[in-house]
Amino acid sequence: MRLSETFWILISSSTAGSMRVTLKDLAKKLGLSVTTVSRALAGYDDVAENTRRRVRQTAQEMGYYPNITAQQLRRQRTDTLAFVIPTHGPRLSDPFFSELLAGIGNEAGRHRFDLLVSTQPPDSEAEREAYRRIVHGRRADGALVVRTRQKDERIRFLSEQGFPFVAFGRSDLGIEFPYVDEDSYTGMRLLAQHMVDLGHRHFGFISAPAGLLFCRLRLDGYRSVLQANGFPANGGLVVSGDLAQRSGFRAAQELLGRTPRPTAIIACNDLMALGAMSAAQKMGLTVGRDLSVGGFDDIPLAEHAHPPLTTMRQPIYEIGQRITRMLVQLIQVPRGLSGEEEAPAERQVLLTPQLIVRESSGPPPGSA
Amino acid sequence: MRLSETFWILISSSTAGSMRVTLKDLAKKLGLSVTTVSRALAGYDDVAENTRRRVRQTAQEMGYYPNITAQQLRRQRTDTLAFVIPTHGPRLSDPFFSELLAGIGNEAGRHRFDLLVSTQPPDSEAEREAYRRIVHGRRADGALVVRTRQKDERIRFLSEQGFPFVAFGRSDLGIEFPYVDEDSYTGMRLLAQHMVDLGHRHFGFISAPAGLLFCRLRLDGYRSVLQANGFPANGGLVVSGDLAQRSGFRAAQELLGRTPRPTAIIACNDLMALGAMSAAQKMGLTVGRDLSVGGFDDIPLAEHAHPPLTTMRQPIYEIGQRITRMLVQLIQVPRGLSGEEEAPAERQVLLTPQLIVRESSGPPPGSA
DNA sequence: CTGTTAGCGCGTTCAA
DNA sequence: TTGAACGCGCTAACAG
Repeated sequence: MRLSETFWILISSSTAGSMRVTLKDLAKKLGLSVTTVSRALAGYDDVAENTRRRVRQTAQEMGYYPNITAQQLRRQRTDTLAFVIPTHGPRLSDPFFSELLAGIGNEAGRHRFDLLVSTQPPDSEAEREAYRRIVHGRRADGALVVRTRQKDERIRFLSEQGFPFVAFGRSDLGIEFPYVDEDSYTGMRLLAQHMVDLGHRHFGFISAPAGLLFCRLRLDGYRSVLQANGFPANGGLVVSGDLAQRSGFRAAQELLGRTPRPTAIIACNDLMALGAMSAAQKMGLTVGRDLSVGGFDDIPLAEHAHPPLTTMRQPIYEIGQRITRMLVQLIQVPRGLSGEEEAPAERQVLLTPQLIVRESSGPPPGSA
Repeated sequence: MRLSETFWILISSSTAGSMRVTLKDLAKKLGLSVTTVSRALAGYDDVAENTRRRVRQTAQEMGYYPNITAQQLRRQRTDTLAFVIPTHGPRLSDPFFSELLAGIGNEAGRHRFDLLVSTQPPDSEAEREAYRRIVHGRRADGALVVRTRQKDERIRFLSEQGFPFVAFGRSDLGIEFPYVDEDSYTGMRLLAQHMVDLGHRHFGFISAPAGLLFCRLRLDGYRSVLQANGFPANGGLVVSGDLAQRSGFRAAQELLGRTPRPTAIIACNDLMALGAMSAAQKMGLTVGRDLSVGGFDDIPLAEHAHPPLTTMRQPIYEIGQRITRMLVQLIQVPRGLSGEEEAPAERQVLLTPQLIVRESSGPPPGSA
């Protein structure tokens, strides 16, 4: 007796991980049917109290844990959300995604959903395949789409397939779908107007890939302010970047070489704005005095930059949480009793970013 | 005929996503057995060339895509890697993880592995449950462990269970396991010695949670240099932070209030070093002249900070790729023919970080 | 070359 | 209150 017990322990530890305990094992041990064991563990009330206790006890002892894949197949549901991160170039150094992912990850966990992440270049065949795998391969129950683009094919695809998804960002497809977005246009207007109010007349703008919808909206907002204030079109030089810090650095170098030199530079996102500040400082300019700089997003670094960056606050972490919560609701609606009162699911949310004035912006040099 | 066809189209479009094409559907349509269809699609050579063509043709037409969950259950393999991100507090603003995740995500994709991500507070019950789910629930075939801790229970658990994993960071458990790590001790020695060589005598050090192994090693490296140079123990003030920028800011404020005021501050990571720079600048000090600051990691922001930050370079993206590649090899070894020659899998890699001298460090004020 | 049989591990009928 | 039978969708051993 002693011997065989030891033997079993040896076996179970040396093959740990390959031979797992299944419902069948439990059933055999208990002299019950698999069905009963299953129901006992699931907490059905048509199982004798005593039986349930025995089953749970043994399950604990034998270290039973349900095979999730089998549950998924049987339930026809994965309890998983998919998040395909669009990564330009080989790496994603954008703190924006850190924030977002944290929000998404924490919220998904709260609702007991797993999160499947993949990183793919935007508009690539690999990205399309990733979505096919998710939708057709039923790899997840819903998807999160971020950084929406012009004529966004991801959104078209998911809509056509009737696959649950929520986007961070709107689109221009004429399709109705659930999203959360900040009002980039209005936000950028506020920022640009702030610079105008300070007395600036010569502007530089650091834009980003035209396909990104929020970039176009921000550029539009910027232009509309210049126009409304009667500045000539070339009163606003526009140089394109790729959202990374380095490109902001380069763009600013270019802008600051123009004549007349801009006294204010606005960038499409904080990262490029920080790059622009470096470029200016390298040229010996004091940011906030010789040159004003404005960004967009209010990433954590903005507050601690030197000088602290004037920017439009966008609650990225909260947006991550929110789109996740919306997606979970969307998925769970069909599961709920249709007769019940559900919290009315919000479908389209537009947030107005808040202007955060810090020391990187001030009156232009030579003004009263 | 026409009618019923239209009917079918309506059905299929309105229920798109819920009624998917299965092997059975294909088999019925083709008048073949499910087995044959399966093998034709898998490219087995015991299927008539003609049959294979017909099957593939029809699969294409009907939009067949295999149900991945079913494949997983059948093959007893998920082709998925799990990555539990340790997140202190409500958010993870550390660009470190962006870099790492990009490396992991891209490499996993290259090997056709999916990536399951979850965010959990370190050492929490939720984190333990996440690992149980992965291992016992067979949610993935392997796991990536980062930010190793003292007596790391994750590593103990995975080892005991015989579950494939690779860590970024070593441990102190006396367990042999595969990892990639940078030599924090030596790296910090190089950085501290750099400051000593510049002529600094009064140091401040911004540390981090004691449980993080790399922090302890860095602190040890720092202390060993002070000692080797015959500085008194209190010649190196140590204040603790939490790796975030803000805590570096606060820690520096505290350090700079001491007498004698340190002329050099070294932080455990770049983010806190950047925070320290802000604090110094806010006090009117010029970093690089009045105060030298050094960091660790060389995140992209370090190069573009103002002034650019002296730091130890750690190829985070590449480390992400590397641990992923090692994990994939580990998982696939049992699958390979044991007679074949395999590339000898590397198990323990120790990288030496490289000193990157930038303008945030210079001779102490008042020196020749 | 193709089909039959047999599961992977679980949950959900329906009878007993 | 319990168990037998069935199937989720797929793959693999074995016949024919």
